Amino acid sequence: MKLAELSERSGVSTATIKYYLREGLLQPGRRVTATQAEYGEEHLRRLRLVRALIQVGRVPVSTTREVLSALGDDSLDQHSRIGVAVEALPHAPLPAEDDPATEHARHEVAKLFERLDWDDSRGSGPSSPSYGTLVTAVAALTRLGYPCGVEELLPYARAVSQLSVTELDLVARFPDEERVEAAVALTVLYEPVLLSLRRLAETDESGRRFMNT
Amino acid sequence: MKLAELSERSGVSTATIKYYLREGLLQPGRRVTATQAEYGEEHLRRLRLVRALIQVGRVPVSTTREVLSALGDDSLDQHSRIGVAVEALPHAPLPAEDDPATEHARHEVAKLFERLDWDDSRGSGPSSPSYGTLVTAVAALTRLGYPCGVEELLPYARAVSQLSVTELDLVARFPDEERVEAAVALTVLYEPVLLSLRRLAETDESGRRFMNT
DNA sequence: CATGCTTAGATAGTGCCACTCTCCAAGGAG
DNA sequence: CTCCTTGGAGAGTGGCACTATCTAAGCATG
Repeated sequence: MKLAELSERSGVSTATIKYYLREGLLQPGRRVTATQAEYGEEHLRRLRLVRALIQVGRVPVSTTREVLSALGDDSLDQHSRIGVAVEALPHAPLPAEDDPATEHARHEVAKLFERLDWDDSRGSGPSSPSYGTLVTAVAALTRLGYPCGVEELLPYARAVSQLSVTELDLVARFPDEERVEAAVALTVLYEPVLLSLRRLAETDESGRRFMNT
Repeated sequence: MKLAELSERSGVSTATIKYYLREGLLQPGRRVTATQAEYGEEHLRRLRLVRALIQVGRVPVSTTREVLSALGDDSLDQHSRIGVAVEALPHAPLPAEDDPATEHARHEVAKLFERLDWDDSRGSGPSSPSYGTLVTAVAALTRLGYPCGVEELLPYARAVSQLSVTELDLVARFPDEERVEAAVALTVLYEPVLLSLRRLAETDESGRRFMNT
């Protein structure tokens, strides 16, 4: 398959594919002559993954490269590869220190972890970027006067815990070589699914309550 | 309160506050002299909201202006104001037409709506941006060969439905003038909460299963 | 009341990002 | 043989969120 056909079948312009090649998001094709290269199905698949991460998952190009390189890092076990890839994803800014709202947020999040029995040693401790994002968001809500303590967080946490069990069941069904990619793809690409479903559910519920008021 | 003090108390640089004033995200202060203006507590509150939407909620500046203007649009009822604000938020690109994966995604999402008994007339129909985002994301997952039909979507939808009931209970407790702002702030600022909790839950679950494999 | 710091407001500039354009030399097709 | 296409590389583009600079006008202090 030539560049032009890869572009055709993926719906990505040749200029953009060349850009991804330069950025190292795609392996170069097998060079046939000085001015021609051959691409295979695996290039198409990788390109679709890259596009989905960037366009649907809103992952920046440079981050996508890091995520992809974690997928193939044979020196790590599967859990660590997933962890490295997820840590590379974009996160909210780190919590502001010396701030009473942040103080309060940290406290509530710590209580939440205790109640859920989540284990810091598996990579979800206070130093992980997701933990930081959570504290930042809770602090922002607190500063604005919206309630956001353990009691409010618990239902969210219980819901996502349940969902993640189902999701990892699905991941576990993939063979070893595909498992890490599946975990990362599902993590990233189910995010817009979850958010859009939430917005739709809220719109529906808001209509039930506040239409014509 | 002078600009300098507003900056001090909000942690936002004076240059950035001036930028937000220019962009119409903040009302100008009460002009005291030709070179001085006075800001009040409501400016501080609004600034904190703007900052939270932009930094924590990742809402672009120009979008933030649209969202804020919907909050104060007295010609609409509460449900519509919330709807307009949420529609202004960033969404994934519209689904690609003439694509089998999109076709399939549309079909599955339609089945989902049927099962949930969500009502298109309340603003969550196929023409809403969130609906488009959902279809785009499901299509991307489908193209990559990950299962994403009604059966997979239902648990997510049921979970967010439940959460949105709790959330709207909270919103309903606010007085009329604050209700729309509360709804929008909670919609946007709970998104990072939900996503970071999900990533933490998945990390925890992945550790239980795949550590040292 | 002179001197120097601060302020509001406007204009232009910066750095980053995700492409996109232009060009070139080498192939291949009719 | 001629013309079109290809892969590769560098420069250019447009958008975004600030940030820096400048100016004229106050205020504050000795």
